[in-house]
Amino acid sequence: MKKPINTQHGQHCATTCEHCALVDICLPVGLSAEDLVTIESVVQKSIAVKSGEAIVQAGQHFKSVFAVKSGSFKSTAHTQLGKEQVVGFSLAGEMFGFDAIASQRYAFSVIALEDSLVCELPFSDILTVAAQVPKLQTHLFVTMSQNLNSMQAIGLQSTADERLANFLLNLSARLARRGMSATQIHLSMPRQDIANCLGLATETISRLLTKLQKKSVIKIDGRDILILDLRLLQKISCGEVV
Amino acid sequence: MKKPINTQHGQHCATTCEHCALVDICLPVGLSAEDLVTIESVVQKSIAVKSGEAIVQAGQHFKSVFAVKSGSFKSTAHTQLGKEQVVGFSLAGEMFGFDAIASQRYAFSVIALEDSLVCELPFSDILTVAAQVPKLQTHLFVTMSQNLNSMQAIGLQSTADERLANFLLNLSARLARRGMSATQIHLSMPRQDIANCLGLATETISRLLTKLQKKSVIKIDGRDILILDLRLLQKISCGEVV
DNA sequence: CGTTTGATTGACCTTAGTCAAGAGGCGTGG
DNA sequence: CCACGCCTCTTGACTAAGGTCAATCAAACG
Repeated sequence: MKKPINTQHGQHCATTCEHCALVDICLPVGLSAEDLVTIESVVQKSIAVKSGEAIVQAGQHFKSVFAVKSGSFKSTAHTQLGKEQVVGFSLAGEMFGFDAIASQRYAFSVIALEDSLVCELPFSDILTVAAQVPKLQTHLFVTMSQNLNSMQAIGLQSTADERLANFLLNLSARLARRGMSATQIHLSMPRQDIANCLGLATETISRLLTKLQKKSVIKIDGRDILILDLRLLQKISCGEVV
Repeated sequence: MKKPINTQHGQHCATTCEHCALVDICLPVGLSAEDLVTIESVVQKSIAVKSGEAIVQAGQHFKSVFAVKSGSFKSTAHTQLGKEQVVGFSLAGEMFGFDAIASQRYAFSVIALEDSLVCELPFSDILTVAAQVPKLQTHLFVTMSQNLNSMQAIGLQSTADERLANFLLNLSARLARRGMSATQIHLSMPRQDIANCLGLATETISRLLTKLQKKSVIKIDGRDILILDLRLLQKISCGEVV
Protein backbone atom coordinates (compact mmCIF):
# COMPACT_ATOMS: atom_id res chain seq x y z
CA MET A 1 0.00 0.00 0.00
CA LYS A 2 1.11 3.48 -0.76
CA LYS A 3 1.63 6.13 1.81
CA PRO A 4 -1.18 8.63 1.21
CA ILE A 5 0.12 11.88 -0.19
CA ASN A 6 -0.85 14.81 1.93
CA THR A 7 -1.22 18.05 0.07
CA GLN A 8 -2.19 20.00 3.13
CA HIS A 9 1.29 21.36 3.37
CA GLY A 10 2.59 23.41 6.11
CA GLN A 11 2.76 26.85 7.46
CA HIS A 12 4.52 29.74 5.80
CA CYS A 13 7.77 31.10 7.15
CA ALA A 14 9.36 34.39 6.25
CA THR A 15 12.85 34.97 4.90
CA THR A 16 13.62 37.64 2.35
CA CYS A 17 15.64 36.79 -0.76
CA GLU A 18 18.24 39.21 0.49
CA HIS A 19 18.91 37.06 3.54
CA CYS A 20 18.45 33.70 1.86
CA ALA A 21 21.55 31.50 1.71
CA LEU A 22 20.81 30.79 -1.94
CA VAL A 23 20.76 34.40 -3.11
CA ASP A 24 23.81 33.76 -5.29
CA ILE A 25 22.50 30.82 -7.26
CA CYS A 26 18.72 31.18 -7.22
CA LEU A 27 16.56 33.46 -9.32
CA PRO A 28 18.00 36.75 -7.93
CA VAL A 29 21.53 35.95 -9.05
CA GLY A 30 23.34 39.07 -10.19
CA LEU A 31 20.56 41.50 -9.40
CA SER A 32 21.08 44.84 -7.78
CA ALA A 33 19.70 45.55 -4.30
CA GLU A 34 16.83 47.55 -5.72
CA ASP A 35 15.92 44.91 -8.28
CA LEU A 36 15.97 42.44 -5.42
CA VAL A 37 13.23 44.39 -3.71
CA THR A 38 11.18 44.33 -6.90
CA ILE A 39 11.52 40.57 -7.12
CA GLU A 40 10.73 40.13 -3.49
CA SER A 41 7.27 41.46 -4.15
CA VAL A 42 6.67 38.38 -6.26
CA VAL A 43 8.04 35.75 -3.95
CA GLN A 44 5.42 34.37 -1.67
CA LYS A 45 6.56 33.30 1.74
CA SER A 46 8.38 29.99 1.87
CA ILE A 47 6.23 26.93 2.17
CA ALA A 48 7.26 23.99 4.35
CA VAL A 49 6.71 20.62 2.71
CA LYS A 50 7.06 17.40 4.70
CA SER A 51 8.87 14.36 3.33
CA GLY A 52 6.55 12.46 0.99
CA GLU A 53 4.17 15.36 0.49
CA ALA A 54 3.41 16.71 -2.98
CA ILE A 55 3.84 20.44 -3.44
CA VAL A 56 2.44 20.06 -6.95
CA GLN A 57 0.08 17.42 -8.29
CA ALA A 58 0.20 16.36 -11.93
CA GLY A 59 -2.77 17.77 -13.79
CA GLN A 60 -3.29 20.77 -11.52
CA HIS A 61 -3.80 24.11 -13.19
CA PHE A 62 -0.50 25.93 -13.67
CA LYS A 63 -0.10 29.01 -11.56
CA SER A 64 3.42 29.24 -10.20
CA VAL A 65 6.94 28.06 -10.63
CA PHE A 66 8.87 27.11 -7.51
CA ALA A 67 12.37 27.53 -6.14
CA VAL A 68 13.74 24.95 -3.74
CA LYS A 69 15.04 26.70 -0.64
CA SER A 70 16.11 23.62 1.26
CA GLY A 71 15.64 19.89 0.90
CA SER A 72 14.97 18.11 -2.38
CA PHE A 73 12.17 16.89 -4.61
CA LYS A 74 11.42 14.32 -7.25
CA SER A 75 9.22 14.96 -10.27
CA THR A 76 7.15 12.01 -11.37
CA ALA A 77 4.77 11.39 -14.23
CA HIS A 78 1.97 8.88 -13.88
CA THR A 79 1.68 6.62 -16.90
CA GLN A 80 -1.66 5.07 -17.79
CA LEU A 81 -2.71 2.79 -14.98
CA GLY A 82 -0.53 3.83 -12.17
CA LYS A 83 3.07 3.10 -13.04
CA GLU A 84 5.17 6.00 -11.80
CA GLN A 85 7.96 7.45 -13.95
CA VAL A 86 10.54 9.59 -12.17
CA VAL A 87 11.69 12.27 -14.59
CA GLY A 88 14.14 14.15 -12.41
CA PHE A 89 15.19 15.59 -9.08
CA SER A 90 15.32 19.21 -7.89
CA LEU A 91 17.91 20.23 -5.32
CA ALA A 92 18.19 23.36 -3.17
CA GLY A 93 18.64 26.47 -5.32
CA GLU A 94 16.99 24.89 -8.33
CA MET A 95 13.61 25.69 -9.83
CA PHE A 96 10.81 23.59 -11.23
CA GLY A 97 7.42 24.02 -12.82
CA PHE A 98 8.53 25.48 -16.15
CA ASP A 99 7.33 22.43 -18.02
CA ALA A 100 3.74 23.47 -17.30
CA ILE A 101 3.89 26.84 -19.04
CA ALA A 102 2.97 25.46 -22.43
CA SER A 103 -0.02 23.34 -21.45
CA GLN A 104 -1.04 25.43 -18.41
CA ARG A 105 -1.14 22.20 -16.42
CA TYR A 106 1.58 20.60 -14.38
CA ALA A 107 2.77 17.52 -16.21
CA PHE A 108 4.42 16.02 -13.14
CA SER A 109 3.72 15.61 -9.47
CA VAL A 110 6.54 17.08 -7.43
CA ILE A 111 7.14 15.27 -4.16
CA ALA A 112 9.47 16.17 -1.30
CA LEU A 113 12.17 13.58 -0.64
CA GLU A 114 12.77 15.03 2.81
CA ASP A 115 11.34 17.88 4.87
CA SER A 116 11.87 20.87 2.58
CA LEU A 117 11.17 24.53 1.99
CA VAL A 118 10.09 26.05 -1.32
CA CYS A 119 9.37 29.59 -2.52
CA GLU A 120 6.30 29.92 -4.71
CA LEU A 121 6.55 32.38 -7.61
CA PRO A 122 3.25 33.14 -9.35
CA PHE A 123 4.14 33.08 -13.01
CA SER A 124 1.98 35.98 -14.10
CA ASP A 125 3.75 38.19 -11.58
CA ILE A 126 7.10 36.95 -12.80
CA LEU A 127 6.25 37.88 -16.36
CA THR A 128 5.33 41.39 -15.28
CA VAL A 129 8.51 41.91 -13.32
CA ALA A 130 10.66 40.28 -15.99
CA ALA A 131 9.46 42.78 -18.57
CA GLN A 132 10.70 45.56 -16.28
CA VAL A 133 13.93 43.97 -15.08
CA PRO A 134 15.93 42.83 -18.13
CA LYS A 135 18.41 40.89 -16.03
CA LEU A 136 15.63 38.84 -14.55
CA GLN A 137 14.19 38.11 -17.95
CA THR A 138 17.55 36.91 -19.15
CA HIS A 139 18.07 34.85 -16.05
CA LEU A 140 14.72 33.15 -16.49
CA PHE A 141 15.71 32.12 -20.00
CA VAL A 142 19.00 30.87 -18.67
CA THR A 143 17.28 28.84 -15.98
CA MET A 144 14.91 27.25 -18.47
CA SER A 145 17.82 26.56 -20.76
CA GLN A 146 19.59 24.78 -17.92
CA ASN A 147 16.49 22.72 -17.35
CA LEU A 148 16.58 21.76 -21.03
CA ASN A 149 20.15 20.63 -20.73
CA SER A 150 19.69 18.70 -17.53
CA MET A 151 16.80 16.78 -19.03
CA GLN A 152 18.79 15.68 -22.02
CA ALA A 153 21.93 14.99 -19.99
CA ILE A 154 20.32 12.08 -18.18
CA GLY A 155 19.58 10.91 -21.69
CA LEU A 156 20.39 7.73 -23.43
CA GLN A 157 23.84 6.51 -22.53
CA SER A 158 23.74 2.97 -23.74
CA THR A 159 25.01 0.98 -20.78
CA ALA A 160 23.74 0.94 -17.21
CA ASP A 161 27.24 1.71 -15.90
CA GLU A 162 27.39 4.87 -17.97
CA ARG A 163 23.98 6.04 -16.80
CA LEU A 164 24.75 5.56 -13.14
CA ALA A 165 28.19 7.16 -13.37
CA ASN A 166 26.64 10.08 -15.20
CA PHE A 167 23.92 10.37 -12.59
CA LEU A 168 26.46 10.58 -9.77
CA LEU A 169 28.57 13.11 -11.64
CA ASN A 170 25.49 15.17 -12.38
CA LEU A 171 24.57 15.29 -8.69
CA SER A 172 28.17 16.06 -7.80
CA ALA A 173 28.29 19.01 -10.18
CA ARG A 174 25.00 20.40 -8.96
CA LEU A 175 26.09 20.19 -5.33
CA ALA A 176 29.43 21.79 -6.16
CA ARG A 177 27.58 24.62 -7.88
CA ARG A 178 26.19 25.74 -4.57
CA GLY A 179 29.44 25.42 -2.72
CA MET A 180 29.03 21.94 -1.31
CA SER A 181 31.55 19.15 -1.61
CA ALA A 182 31.72 17.61 -5.07
CA THR A 183 32.81 14.25 -3.67
CA GLN A 184 30.54 13.77 -0.67
CA ILE A 185 27.05 13.04 -1.93
CA HIS A 186 24.05 12.36 0.23
CA LEU A 187 21.33 10.63 -1.77
CA SER A 188 18.04 11.96 -0.50
CA MET A 189 16.15 9.47 -2.67
CA PRO A 190 15.85 5.69 -2.37
CA ARG A 191 17.58 3.41 -4.88
CA GLN A 192 14.18 2.70 -6.34
CA ASP A 193 13.75 6.32 -7.47
CA ILE A 194 17.23 6.41 -8.97
CA ALA A 195 16.51 3.19 -10.83
CA ASN A 196 13.18 4.46 -12.09
CA CYS A 197 14.70 7.74 -13.24
CA LEU A 198 17.51 6.00 -15.11
CA GLY A 199 15.25 3.37 -16.63
CA LEU A 200 16.92 0.52 -14.74
CA ALA A 201 15.92 -2.00 -12.06
CA THR A 202 16.57 -1.30 -8.38
CA GLU A 203 18.67 -4.43 -8.18
CA THR A 204 20.84 -3.17 -11.01
CA ILE A 205 21.55 0.07 -9.17
CA SER A 206 22.48 -1.88 -6.10
CA ARG A 207 24.80 -4.21 -8.03
CA LEU A 208 26.46 -1.37 -9.92
CA LEU A 209 27.08 0.66 -6.77
CA THR A 210 28.68 -2.37 -5.18
CA LYS A 211 30.76 -2.89 -8.31
CA LEU A 212 31.94 0.73 -8.22
CA GLN A 213 32.88 0.31 -4.59
CA LYS A 214 34.83 -2.88 -5.30
CA LYS A 215 36.78 -0.94 -7.92
CA SER A 216 37.45 1.79 -5.32
CA VAL A 217 35.67 4.42 -7.42
CA ILE A 218 33.25 5.22 -4.61
CA LYS A 219 32.70 4.41 -0.95
CA ILE A 220 29.11 3.56 0.01
CA ASP A 221 27.60 4.15 3.41
CA GLY A 222 23.88 3.71 3.02
CA ARG A 223 22.72 6.81 1.21
CA ASP A 224 26.03 8.58 1.67
CA ILE A 225 28.34 8.20 -1.31
CA LEU A 226 31.94 9.31 -1.26
CA ILE A 227 33.55 9.68 -4.66
CA LEU A 228 37.12 8.41 -4.42
CA ASP A 229 38.15 8.59 -8.08
CA LEU A 230 36.34 11.35 -9.92
CA ARG A 231 38.48 10.94 -13.03
CA LEU A 232 37.70 7.27 -13.37
CA LEU A 233 34.01 7.92 -12.78
CA GLN A 234 34.08 10.38 -15.66
CA LYS A 235 35.71 7.83 -17.90
CA ILE A 236 33.08 5.29 -16.96
CA SER A 237 30.33 7.81 -17.67
CA CYS A 238 31.43 8.17 -21.26
CA GLY A 239 32.18 4.52 -21.85
CA GLU A 240 35.95 4.73 -21.99
CA VAL A 241 36.30 2.14 -19.26
CA VAL A 242 34.39 -1.06 -18.60
CA MET B 1 34.13 7.67 -44.52
CA LYS B 2 31.82 10.45 -43.54
CA LYS B 3 30.38 12.93 -45.90
CA PRO B 4 32.19 16.19 -45.12
CA ILE B 5 29.89 18.72 -43.49
CA ASN B 6 29.75 21.95 -45.38
CA THR B 7 28.97 24.99 -43.30
CA GLN B 8 29.18 27.38 -46.21
CA HIS B 9 25.47 27.44 -46.41
CA GLY B 10 23.50 29.09 -49.00
CA GLN B 11 22.05 32.30 -50.11
CA HIS B 12 19.45 34.29 -48.27
CA CYS B 13 15.92 34.52 -49.52
CA ALA B 14 13.34 36.99 -48.42
CA THR B 15 9.89 36.23 -47.08
CA THR B 16 8.24 38.27 -44.39
CA CYS B 17 6.69 36.58 -41.36
CA GLU B 18 3.40 38.01 -42.44
CA HIS B 19 3.46 36.01 -45.65
CA CYS B 20 5.08 32.89 -44.20
CA ALA B 21 2.93 29.77 -44.25
CA LEU B 22 3.93 29.10 -40.65
CA VAL B 23 2.72 32.41 -39.24
CA ASP B 24 0.13 30.61 -37.11
CA ILE B 25 2.42 28.18 -35.34
CA CYS B 26 5.82 29.86 -35.34
CA LEU B 27 7.07 32.61 -33.07
CA PRO B 28 4.58 35.26 -34.25
CA VAL B 29 1.54 33.22 -33.22
CA GLY B 30 -1.21 35.43 -31.89
CA LEU B 31 0.56 38.72 -32.49
CA SER B 32 -1.13 41.79 -33.88
CA ALA B 33 -0.13 43.15 -37.28
CA GLU B 34 1.89 45.92 -35.72
CA ASP B 35 3.71 43.59 -33.34
CA LEU B 36 4.46 41.46 -36.36
CA VAL B 37 6.33 44.34 -37.89
CA THR B 38 8.33 44.77 -34.69
CA ILE B 39 9.31 41.12 -34.73
CA GLU B 40 10.15 41.23 -38.37
CA SER B 41 12.95 43.63 -37.59
CA VAL B 42 14.61 40.82 -35.69
CA VAL B 43 14.20 38.03 -38.20
CA GLN B 44 17.12 37.82 -40.53
CA LYS B 45 16.39 36.64 -44.01
CA SER B 46 15.82 32.93 -44.38
CA ILE B 47 18.90 30.82 -44.88
CA ALA B 48 18.92 27.88 -47.26
CA VAL B 49 20.62 24.79 -45.87
CA LYS B 50 21.38 21.81 -48.08
CA SER B 51 20.76 18.25 -46.94
CA GLY B 52 23.63 17.11 -44.73
CA GLU B 53 24.87 20.62 -43.99
CA ALA B 54 25.16 21.90 -40.41
CA ILE B 55 23.46 25.23 -39.70
CA VAL B 56 24.97 25.12 -36.21
CA GLN B 57 28.13 23.37 -35.04
CA ALA B 58 28.41 22.09 -31.46
CA GLY B 59 30.75 24.32 -29.47
CA GLN B 60 30.15 27.46 -31.51
CA HIS B 61 29.47 30.65 -29.61
CA PHE B 62 25.76 31.17 -29.05
CA LYS B 63 24.28 34.05 -30.95
CA SER B 64 20.90 33.14 -32.33
CA VAL B 65 18.02 30.78 -32.03
CA PHE B 66 16.49 29.44 -35.22
CA ALA B 67 13.05 28.70 -36.59
CA VAL B 68 12.62 25.97 -39.18
CA LYS B 69 10.76 27.37 -42.15
CA SER B 70 10.79 24.25 -44.30
CA GLY B 71 12.52 20.90 -44.20
CA SER B 72 13.82 19.25 -41.05
CA PHE B 73 16.90 18.94 -38.87
CA LYS B 74 18.54 16.60 -36.41
CA SER B 75 20.42 17.77 -33.32
CA THR B 76 23.41 15.65 -32.40
CA ALA B 77 25.90 15.70 -29.55
CA HIS B 78 29.40 14.35 -30.07
CA THR B 79 30.46 12.11 -27.20
CA GLN B 80 34.15 11.74 -26.36
CA LEU B 81 35.88 10.17 -29.30
CA GLY B 82 33.46 10.58 -32.08
CA LYS B 83 30.34 8.62 -31.33
CA GLU B 84 27.36 10.68 -32.38
CA GLN B 85 24.28 10.92 -30.18
CA VAL B 86 21.10 12.16 -31.81
CA VAL B 87 19.12 14.10 -29.23
CA GLY B 88 16.14 15.14 -31.30
CA PHE B 89 14.59 16.35 -34.52
CA SER B 90 13.20 19.76 -35.46
CA LEU B 91 10.37 20.01 -37.96
CA ALA B 92 8.99 22.96 -39.91
CA GLY B 93 7.53 25.58 -37.56
CA GLU B 94 9.66 24.47 -34.64
CA MET B 95 12.57 26.31 -33.06
CA PHE B 96 15.94 25.21 -31.78
CA GLY B 97 19.00 26.70 -30.11
CA PHE B 98 17.47 27.45 -26.72
CA ASP B 99 19.68 24.89 -25.02
CA ALA B 100 22.67 27.16 -25.64
CA ILE B 101 21.39 30.15 -23.69
CA ALA B 102 22.77 28.94 -20.37
CA SER B 103 26.30 28.06 -21.48
CA GLN B 104 26.50 30.57 -24.35
CA ARG B 105 27.69 27.73 -26.57
CA TYR B 106 25.66 25.42 -28.75
CA ALA B 107 25.64 21.99 -27.13
CA PHE B 108 24.59 20.25 -30.34
CA SER B 109 25.34 20.33 -34.02
CA VAL B 110 22.16 20.86 -35.98
CA ILE B 111 22.18 19.19 -39.38
CA ALA B 112 19.64 19.42 -42.19
CA LEU B 113 18.00 16.10 -43.05
CA GLU B 114 16.88 17.49 -46.40
CA ASP B 115 17.18 20.78 -48.25
CA SER B 116 15.71 23.23 -45.77
CA LEU B 117 15.09 26.88 -44.91
CA VAL B 118 15.63 28.44 -41.50
CA CYS B 119 15.08 31.91 -40.05
CA GLU B 120 17.86 33.14 -37.80
CA LEU B 121 16.83 35.15 -34.75
CA PRO B 122 19.68 36.90 -32.92
CA PHE B 123 18.92 36.29 -29.27
CA SER B 124 19.94 39.69 -27.95
CA ASP B 125 17.47 41.30 -30.35
CA ILE B 126 14.79 38.89 -29.26
CA LEU B 127 15.29 39.82 -25.64
CA THR B 128 14.93 43.49 -26.45
CA VAL B 129 11.74 43.01 -28.42
CA ALA B 130 10.33 40.53 -25.89
CA ALA B 131 10.60 43.12 -23.12
CA GLN B 132 8.46 45.45 -25.25
CA VAL B 133 5.97 42.94 -26.59
CA PRO B 134 4.52 40.97 -23.66
CA LYS B 135 2.83 38.45 -25.91
CA LEU B 136 6.16 37.59 -27.49
CA GLN B 137 7.80 37.17 -24.12
CA THR B 138 5.07 34.80 -23.05
CA HIS B 139 5.26 32.90 -26.29
CA LEU B 140 9.00 32.43 -25.90
CA PHE B 141 8.47 30.91 -22.49
CA VAL B 142 5.79 28.67 -23.95
CA THR B 143 8.10 27.57 -26.75
CA MET B 144 10.89 26.72 -24.34
CA SER B 145 8.43 24.93 -22.12
CA GLN B 146 7.35 22.84 -25.10
CA ASN B 147 10.96 22.00 -25.76
CA LEU B 148 11.25 20.84 -22.17
CA ASN B 149 8.29 18.55 -22.59
CA SER B 150 9.37 17.13 -25.91
CA MET B 151 12.77 16.23 -24.51
CA GLN B 152 11.30 14.31 -21.63
CA ALA B 153 8.61 12.71 -23.75
CA ILE B 154 11.14 10.71 -25.74
CA GLY B 155 12.28 9.61 -22.30
CA LEU B 156 12.71 6.25 -20.80
CA GLN B 157 9.88 3.98 -21.76
CA SER B 158 11.22 0.63 -20.82
CA THR B 159 10.68 -1.47 -23.91
CA ALA B 160 11.80 -0.86 -27.45
CA ASP B 161 8.24 -1.26 -28.73
CA GLU B 162 7.03 1.51 -26.44
CA ARG B 163 9.79 3.86 -27.51
CA LEU B 164 9.19 3.40 -31.21
CA ALA B 165 5.42 3.68 -30.87
CA ASN B 166 5.89 6.83 -28.85
CA PHE B 167 8.28 8.23 -31.43
CA LEU B 168 5.78 7.72 -34.23
CA LEU B 169 2.95 9.23 -32.21
CA ASN B 170 5.15 12.17 -31.32
CA LEU B 171 5.89 12.85 -34.99
CA SER B 172 2.25 12.38 -35.85
CA ALA B 173 1.15 14.93 -33.25
CA ARG B 174 3.73 17.45 -34.38
CA LEU B 175 2.71 17.12 -38.01
CA ALA B 176 -0.95 17.41 -37.09
CA ARG B 177 -0.18 20.58 -35.17
CA ARG B 178 0.69 22.31 -38.38
CA GLY B 179 -2.30 21.02 -40.26
CA MET B 180 -0.73 18.01 -41.93
CA SER B 181 -2.11 14.49 -41.83
CA ALA B 182 -1.67 12.79 -38.48
CA THR B 183 -1.55 9.37 -40.11
CA GLN B 184 0.68 9.90 -43.12
CA ILE B 185 4.23 10.33 -41.88
CA HIS B 186 7.24 10.88 -44.07
CA LEU B 187 10.43 10.06 -42.19
CA SER B 188 13.04 12.52 -43.35
CA MET B 189 15.71 10.70 -41.36
CA PRO B 190 17.29 7.28 -41.93
CA ARG B 191 16.50 4.40 -39.56
CA GLN B 192 19.96 4.83 -38.12
CA ASP B 193 19.14 8.29 -36.76
CA ILE B 194 15.86 7.07 -35.27
CA ALA B 195 17.68 4.19 -33.62
CA ASN B 196 20.39 6.44 -32.27
CA CYS B 197 17.86 8.91 -30.92
CA LEU B 198 15.85 6.19 -29.17
CA GLY B 199 18.90 4.40 -27.83
CA LEU B 200 18.27 1.30 -29.93
CA ALA B 201 20.04 -0.55 -32.75
CA THR B 202 19.12 0.11 -36.38
CA GLU B 203 18.22 -3.54 -36.79
CA THR B 204 15.79 -3.28 -33.89
CA ILE B 205 13.99 -0.37 -35.53
CA SER B 206 13.73 -2.32 -38.73
CA ARG B 207 12.41 -5.41 -36.97
CA LEU B 208 9.90 -3.46 -34.89
CA LEU B 209 8.56 -1.57 -37.90
CA THR B 210 8.08 -4.86 -39.69
CA LYS B 211 6.36 -6.28 -36.62
CA LEU B 212 4.00 -3.27 -36.47
CA GLN B 213 3.20 -3.76 -40.14
CA LYS B 214 2.48 -7.47 -39.65
CA LYS B 215 0.02 -6.51 -36.91
CA SER B 216 -1.59 -4.01 -39.32
CA VAL B 217 -0.79 -1.08 -37.04
CA ILE B 218 1.14 0.68 -39.78
CA LYS B 219 1.89 0.38 -43.47
CA ILE B 220 5.53 0.87 -44.46
CA ASP B 221 6.68 2.16 -47.82
CA GLY B 222 10.33 3.00 -47.42
CA ARG B 223 10.37 6.20 -45.44
CA ASP B 224 6.65 6.73 -45.78
CA ILE B 225 4.67 5.40 -42.86
CA LEU B 226 0.92 5.20 -42.83
CA ILE B 227 -0.66 4.76 -39.43
CA LEU B 228 -3.57 2.36 -39.76
CA ASP B 229 -4.54 1.92 -36.11
CA LEU B 230 -3.75 5.00 -34.06
CA ARG B 231 -5.57 3.70 -31.02
CA LEU B 232 -3.56 0.49 -30.92
CA LEU B 233 -0.33 2.42 -31.43
CA GLN B 234 -1.19 4.52 -28.40
CA LYS B 235 -1.80 1.40 -26.35
CA ILE B 236 1.54 0.00 -27.45
CA SER B 237 3.27 3.26 -26.55
CA CYS B 238 2.17 2.97 -22.94
CA GLY B 239 2.75 -0.73 -22.63
CA GLU B 240 -0.87 -1.84 -22.49
CA VAL B 241 -0.36 -4.22 -25.40
CA VAL B 242 2.52 -6.52 -26.29
C1' DC C 1 9.55 -6.26 19.75
C1' DG C 2 7.27 -7.37 15.72
C1' DT C 3 6.32 -4.98 11.24
C1' DT C 4 7.55 -2.53 7.44
C1' DT C 5 10.54 -0.52 4.13
C1' DG C 6 14.87 -0.36 1.71
C1' DA C 7 19.16 -2.66 0.23
C1' DT C 8 21.85 -6.52 -1.21
C1' DT C 9 22.87 -10.82 -3.50
C1' DG C 10 22.04 -15.07 -6.25
C1' DA C 11 19.83 -17.89 -10.05
C1' DC C 12 17.54 -17.76 -14.13
C1' DC C 13 15.41 -15.80 -18.30
C1' DT C 14 13.97 -12.18 -21.65
C1' DT C 15 15.12 -8.42 -24.55
C1' DA C 16 17.64 -6.24 -27.56
C1' DG C 17 22.54 -5.76 -29.36
C1' DT C 18 26.14 -7.74 -32.44
C1' DC C 19 27.72 -10.00 -36.36
C1' DA C 20 26.89 -11.38 -40.88
C1' DA C 21 24.72 -11.80 -45.24
C1' DG C 22 21.89 -10.24 -48.82
C1' DA C 23 18.40 -7.26 -51.33
C1' DG C 24 16.77 -2.97 -53.36
C1' DG C 25 17.79 2.07 -54.87
C1' DC C 26 20.39 5.69 -56.69
C1' DG C 27 24.01 8.16 -58.69
C1' DT C 28 28.31 8.10 -61.29
C1' DG C 29 31.05 7.05 -64.89
C1' DG C 30 32.53 4.09 -68.64
C1' DC D 1 22.39 2.54 -71.38
C1' DC D 2 24.26 -0.54 -68.35
C1' DA D 3 27.54 -1.79 -64.70
C1' DC D 4 29.52 -0.84 -60.55
C1' DG D 5 29.73 0.77 -55.97
C1' DC D 6 27.67 2.78 -52.14
C1' DC D 7 23.88 3.37 -49.03
C1' DT D 8 20.03 1.99 -46.58
C1' DC D 9 17.11 -1.42 -45.13
C1' DT D 10 15.87 -6.10 -43.91
C1' DT D 11 16.38 -10.68 -41.95
C1' DG D 12 18.63 -14.54 -39.42
C1' DA D 13 21.62 -16.68 -35.77
C1' DC D 14 23.93 -16.01 -31.70
C1' DT D 15 25.22 -13.47 -27.45
C1' DA D 16 25.31 -10.46 -23.58
C1' DA D 17 23.27 -7.00 -20.72
C1' DG D 18 20.07 -6.29 -17.64
C1' DG D 19 15.27 -7.61 -15.83
C1' DT D 20 12.53 -10.76 -12.83
C1' DC D 21 11.87 -13.66 -9.02
C1' DA D 22 13.16 -14.91 -4.58
C1' DA D 23 15.59 -15.06 -0.21
C1' DT D 24 18.00 -12.57 3.29
C1' DC D 25 19.43 -8.75 6.06
C1' DA D 26 19.51 -4.24 8.24
C1' DA D 27 17.54 -0.10 9.77
C1' DA D 28 13.35 2.61 10.99
C1' DC D 29 9.09 3.01 13.29
C1' DG D 30 5.10 2.48 15.88
